[in-house]
Amino acid sequence: MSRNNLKLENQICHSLYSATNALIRVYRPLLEKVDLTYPQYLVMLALWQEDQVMIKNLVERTRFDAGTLTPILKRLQSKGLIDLVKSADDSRQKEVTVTEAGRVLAEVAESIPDALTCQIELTLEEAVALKQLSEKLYHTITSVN
Amino acid sequence: MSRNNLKLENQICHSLYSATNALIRVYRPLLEKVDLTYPQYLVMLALWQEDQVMIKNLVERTRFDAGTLTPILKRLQSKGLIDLVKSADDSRQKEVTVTEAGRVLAEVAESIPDALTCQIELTLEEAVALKQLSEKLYHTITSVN
DNA sequence: GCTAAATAGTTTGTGCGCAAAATAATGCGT
DNA sequence: ACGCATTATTTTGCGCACAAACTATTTAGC
Repeated sequence: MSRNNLKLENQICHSLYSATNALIRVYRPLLEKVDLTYPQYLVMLALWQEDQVMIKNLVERTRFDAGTLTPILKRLQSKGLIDLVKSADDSRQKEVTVTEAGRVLAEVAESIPDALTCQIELTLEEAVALKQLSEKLYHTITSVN
Repeated sequence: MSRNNLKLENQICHSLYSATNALIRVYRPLLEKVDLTYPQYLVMLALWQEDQVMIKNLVERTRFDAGTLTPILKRLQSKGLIDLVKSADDSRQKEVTVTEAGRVLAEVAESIPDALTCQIELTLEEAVALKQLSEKLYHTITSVN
């Protein structure tokens, strides 16, 4: 059994890894139209749902490392899509707000998910199953603290 | 319907993305013992299965971009785990060979997959399903050429 | 045989991904 | 009030990830 331990094709992570990278490559040309990278898009998705939140809140919802989020937010700010303001209550924190330009971008971005769905040839059931299993994996891993 | 388009929790890719990153974070401390990053480990897995292959062959099997692979191979070479030799037949190509040290490392690495399995709390069926769905996604995406 | 196209691999530049250390502000115990 | 642990965010450093441009070599067409 141990003989198969080191076989590449037995690696779940390799499949997940290459599928994720491939999927992001599909997003790239679609996201070019709104001049966003996939991580930047994820942050904007989170903010379009709820903004005027602290960075800490975005760390939770986007699941990005804080050290990863800081430069992403800076780029979104320099593109004029968000504002970053020090909190009055607790000046360690910063409040993130979507600008008018950022809100307008949401309308353009509306078409992206459908455009993507057309390109990945999974049935709805497969897509749901893949998402649920990924979620379960994520949660079992991150709750082992 | 279109109202839900931009909801973060409807993004399969976000689930895949964060699950993959979380899984690689679990690998990190295990791989530290063999002084490899996860991508380096993937390349070594491929080579332990079959070496004396051209870089082109590794691009296919590991699914890495050639531009990503070049620096990874350089690092593995500088660690003394592989040799890179220009092919006699076709001097555009380079043959990759595992060194004695690289072969010894495989024995140490033997225990990693089991150590990992203990930390991800998925049933075997779930793991298999997740892998198969990821593979299907990868193949449908990459065959659309 | 010579040129043009194809192929194998490298380089360059930008943007993550993340551990670890640093910075800065708040809260807590006494 | 005072020091000390805690919390929020940033910085640093290294290693991918990948498009695009580049180099070097081989193959094909004619």
